[in-house]
Amino acid sequence: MRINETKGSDHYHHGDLRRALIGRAINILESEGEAALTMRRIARDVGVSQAAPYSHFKSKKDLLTAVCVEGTVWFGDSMKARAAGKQGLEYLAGLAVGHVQFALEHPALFRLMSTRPISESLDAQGNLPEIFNEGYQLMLSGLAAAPLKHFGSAERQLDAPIAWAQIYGISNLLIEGRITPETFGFDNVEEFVNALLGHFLHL
Amino acid sequence: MRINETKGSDHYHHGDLRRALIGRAINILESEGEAALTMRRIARDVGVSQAAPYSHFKSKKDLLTAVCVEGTVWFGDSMKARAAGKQGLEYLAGLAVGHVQFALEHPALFRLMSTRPISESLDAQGNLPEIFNEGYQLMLSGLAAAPLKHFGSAERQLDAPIAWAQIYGISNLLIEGRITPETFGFDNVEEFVNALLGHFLHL
DNA sequence: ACCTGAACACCGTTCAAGT
DNA sequence: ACCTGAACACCGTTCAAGT
Repeated sequence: MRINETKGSDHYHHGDLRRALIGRAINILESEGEAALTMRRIARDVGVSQAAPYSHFKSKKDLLTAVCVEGTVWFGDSMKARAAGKQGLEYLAGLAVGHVQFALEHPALFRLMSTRPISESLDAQGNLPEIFNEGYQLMLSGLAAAPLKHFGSAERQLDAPIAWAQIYGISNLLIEGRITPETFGFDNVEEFVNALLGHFLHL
Repeated sequence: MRINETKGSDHYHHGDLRRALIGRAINILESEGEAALTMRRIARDVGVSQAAPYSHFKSKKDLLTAVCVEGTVWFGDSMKARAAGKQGLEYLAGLAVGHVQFALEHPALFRLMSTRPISESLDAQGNLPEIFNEGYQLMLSGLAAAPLKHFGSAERQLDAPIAWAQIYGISNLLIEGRITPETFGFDNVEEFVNALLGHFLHL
């Protein structure tokens, strides 16, 4: 967990309530899913009145955006961890496995992150928080070192959306239970994802 | 619209309230999005008491499942319409374009359909309504006539999850605004999707 | 500046009662 | 069998008031 619920002081009340709310929101998401994630519940759990969160977030949507920012950092770290120490093709494959595995380990958080229209996550200046592109940027760096195979007329420029859509699609299909590795004769996610990547990479 | 709101009689009250509720639910989803889709609102719009829907659906989840079944039929029809009259590779590409275009034209409905865990859509006997696999079955039929390119060790059996994940991923990335055809120099969705498919198909 | 208490207009769902 | 009215336990959000 990357969020400290307390920090120096022992009460939220003059500590960092903002971060405490985000942290608790992620905990609820992880343990009980999005349906359980209500403003009142978060406030209650953190020991504060139901109106208190509105001193830090102007709406629930705002809090959810902050949760997504946190989640995205975590997500990027997961991808990097899986790819660490690898080179070229294996680096790219590691990122992909990390992506899928993060989604499976944190389905509610990943779903929240991936179904949030970017228009609802714009900051005061109207730009998307740069962190939201972390996963995509990582993929781009992986593709730079190990491009997809390309066939005939296909343009190298399309590698990025193809790879992104593929990994994103697999993550979602696995999360919702529409696909399982077992259906295709694989024992676990890693083998399955690696086999799928075999279609794209020079593995 | 494939749902008749009235049917013979001029009152819901002794007509088909069940279908009227499903139809109105889809209308609300299309015009105002999932946030506006509440049991009470649907009942109100249809001119019935707030408790009435519970004579036909045991919970909101149940109604949503029925909405997904309707949506899936519609979705399948859209794919077939785009592929109609085409053969082999073009048939498969037509299905793909139909898939993506349905998602873009009915984002809220598609999102509902694609984020619903299959475990929440099982019928009384515990099986998934067969219609839920319509999109996948169509893709399989397309792949049978026009398999993906395969490379080295890649197995033909993986064509299905690869194609499915790809189209599903593109649909979602486009819906949430994370990708646009313009970013990659295409004027519209059809050109963009066709170019992406160039990586997979012998186009 | 940050938080509380109380209120407003909503929810999903249940259940006795009506037809 | 199908529907209503009223109720219960929740929501998100606002706002005056407290510290």
